Amino acid sequence: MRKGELTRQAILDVAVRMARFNGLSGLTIGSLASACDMSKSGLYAHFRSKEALQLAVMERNSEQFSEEVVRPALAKPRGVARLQALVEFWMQWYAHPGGCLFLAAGAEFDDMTGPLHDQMVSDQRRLLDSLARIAATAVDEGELREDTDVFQVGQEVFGVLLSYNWMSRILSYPDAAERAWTAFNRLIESYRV
Amino acid sequence: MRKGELTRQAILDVAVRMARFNGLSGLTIGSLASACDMSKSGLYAHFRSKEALQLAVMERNSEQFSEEVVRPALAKPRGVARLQALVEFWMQWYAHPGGCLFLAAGAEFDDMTGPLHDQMVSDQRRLLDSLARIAATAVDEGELREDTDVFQVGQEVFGVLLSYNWMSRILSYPDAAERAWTAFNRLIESYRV
DNA sequence: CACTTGAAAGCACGATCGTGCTATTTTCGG
DNA sequence: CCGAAAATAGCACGATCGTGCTTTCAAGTG
Repeated sequence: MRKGELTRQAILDVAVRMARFNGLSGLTIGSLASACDMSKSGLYAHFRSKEALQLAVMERNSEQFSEEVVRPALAKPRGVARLQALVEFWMQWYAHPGGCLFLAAGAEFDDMTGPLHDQMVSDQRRLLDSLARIAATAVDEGELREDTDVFQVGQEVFGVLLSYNWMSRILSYPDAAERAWTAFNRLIESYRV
Repeated sequence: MRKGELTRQAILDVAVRMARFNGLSGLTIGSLASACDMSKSGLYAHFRSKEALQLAVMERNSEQFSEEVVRPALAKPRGVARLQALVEFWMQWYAHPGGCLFLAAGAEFDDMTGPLHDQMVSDQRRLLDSLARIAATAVDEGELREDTDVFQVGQEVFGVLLSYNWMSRILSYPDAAERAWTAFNRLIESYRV
């Protein structure tokens, strides 16, 4: 039926927003239900376990990341411009109220086993692959050196992003963004042809 | 009395180890009590609220960081060698079973208010200050350029560390450490006189 | 419009959470 | 070694957790 899928998506949107604040473990069915103006059991029926709900939330979060970060970056011309756009949208992504759900999930499930851990890892791998793939277009376009290790670039750019997130979100350093761009530019320069 | 303080410390050591896995919110008094072979109320009497317990755990964690990371680095000669040692010990710190409690706490309390948030932020600030201060010794020794912004260095080095932690702990990339050192060395070279 | 099917609510369950109060045991100073 | 004080255990409380079962209400189909 159609109505069910509709409210299911509405629930997931609320759930993603809530999970950004307290993580996927902190996401509770009771509080989610009241945030959706539903009964616990009414909401619960859409997902038949908490784990299934959490998996659906992670999936929805990944979709939003693709829509808000990856896709807009792919609209830019291949090369350093695209990589820079990716970083820019990624930094905006980190500014979501409550922060980044990927980072929260990573901290929560790093040492666990099970579907949630596996899903988190594969999501995270996709993110890093996107990064490396876009860096590779800069090599293809002749902007970065031929022998560039794009995974090395990926790890370093990701470091710039993580550090920016930490400095701005937790430490509230006002020049975190400026310093992140300084770091990014130096990084790119050192790989330029 | 003396016995009380002794078991209190023993409890905190267990608590720190447990909190690395499930965070400070995931740390529960019941499970901690049974891990210490104590009754819930017996343990609870040492800290008179869960928040006080969590604060004590954070404090104990900071002490351990100083002992295992900062102090050993300070034993090295001032300059790049000391900075490099700091990074090395810091990377070993991340290898603790369950991961880094600072990072977990940061993800948990970033958007909260209250003593736990404040304690977490000030702990984190001290970490970054240590980093910048040690980088400053490299400037003093004439190894890095006079006009070096040591907080910029701090943010970038911290990025290398965070990225390493993510790649090795969550993504299990085997060459994460090697890439981290590559990044660190390029970073330092770009600041050398 | 009836009928079937799905969506939502109501209610109850066992478990566990943090937190008090009251005993009981252990420690330690005189 | 004895009495005071501290450390620990026992027990109970209200609240909330995830999860089922049953019933009511709405939606879509013939």
